[in-house]
Amino acid sequence: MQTTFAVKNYDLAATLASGQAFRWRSIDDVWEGIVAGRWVRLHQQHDSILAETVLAGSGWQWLLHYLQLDVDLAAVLDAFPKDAPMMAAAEACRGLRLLRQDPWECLASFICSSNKQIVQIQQIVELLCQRFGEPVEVPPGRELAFAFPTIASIAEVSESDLRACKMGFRAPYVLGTAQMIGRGELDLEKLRDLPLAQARAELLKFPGVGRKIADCVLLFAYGFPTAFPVDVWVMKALRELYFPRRRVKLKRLHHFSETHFGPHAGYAQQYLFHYMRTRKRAATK
DNA sequence: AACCAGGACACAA
DNA sequence: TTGTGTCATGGT
Repeated sequence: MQTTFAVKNYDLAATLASGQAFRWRSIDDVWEGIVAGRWVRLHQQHDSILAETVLAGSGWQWLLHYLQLDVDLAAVLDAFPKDAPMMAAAEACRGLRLLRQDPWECLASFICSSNKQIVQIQQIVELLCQRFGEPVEVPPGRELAFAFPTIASIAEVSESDLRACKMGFRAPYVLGTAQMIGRGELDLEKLRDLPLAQARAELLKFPGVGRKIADCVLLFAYGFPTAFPVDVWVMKALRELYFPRRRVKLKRLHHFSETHFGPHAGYAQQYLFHYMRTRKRAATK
């Protein structure tokens, strides 16, 4: 079962590899991943994305939503501040998008992300899925693939089971979070209806979740447009591009992020993040 | 071979 | 409140 989506100003490769989701693998610009429990293969050709999956009859809404194909990117970019750093980032990251992910997968993945490189996060998440995820249907002859583990399936494993997935000191955090949700202490679906600050306060109750990881989940899963995760890269971007040769504290950077980047600050953050990472990579080669 | 990674946390001052 | 050491693992 396959279809084609017309897209404009969409860079699929940059989007899937920009550190928001960790389960995509590519071979020759063909991307394979699991979305909403479904195996998917994506391939971009100019102004279209070819999508292929195995389950018939369930439509494509789940994928449209995940890829956020209805977002008017021109309107988003137009809301960016017209300063030199932001214009440079927008120019360098044409077509970069924000995905809309499942809250639990996003939360658990980013708990595993703390003080880890993206390649290592990918490895941890993959091990987690192979060990505790349900197998999903794949095309004939293809190697097995697994869904992201459910909250309940993680809540009942042991800490050492999780440490076997190479997540180290993050294991009790993932376990504790799954157990809190499993006990009903906190409902991830309820967060959708809350204002940003309240939703963030709820996420901060989970072990291993601080301001940065909370903002990642708020932006990448719940779609709060002004959530602005400040990691080491974004901090570097803000300091170098907006506060050169000044020692600016994180607290002030948060205030700056809330007042300077407008109604789509979260998108601006992703552009700065990707801009810094790709710029450095180009400079060192 | 040191240094660092899409940080969070306990503890000190 | 703000600053510092620690945590587990592996890439660069």
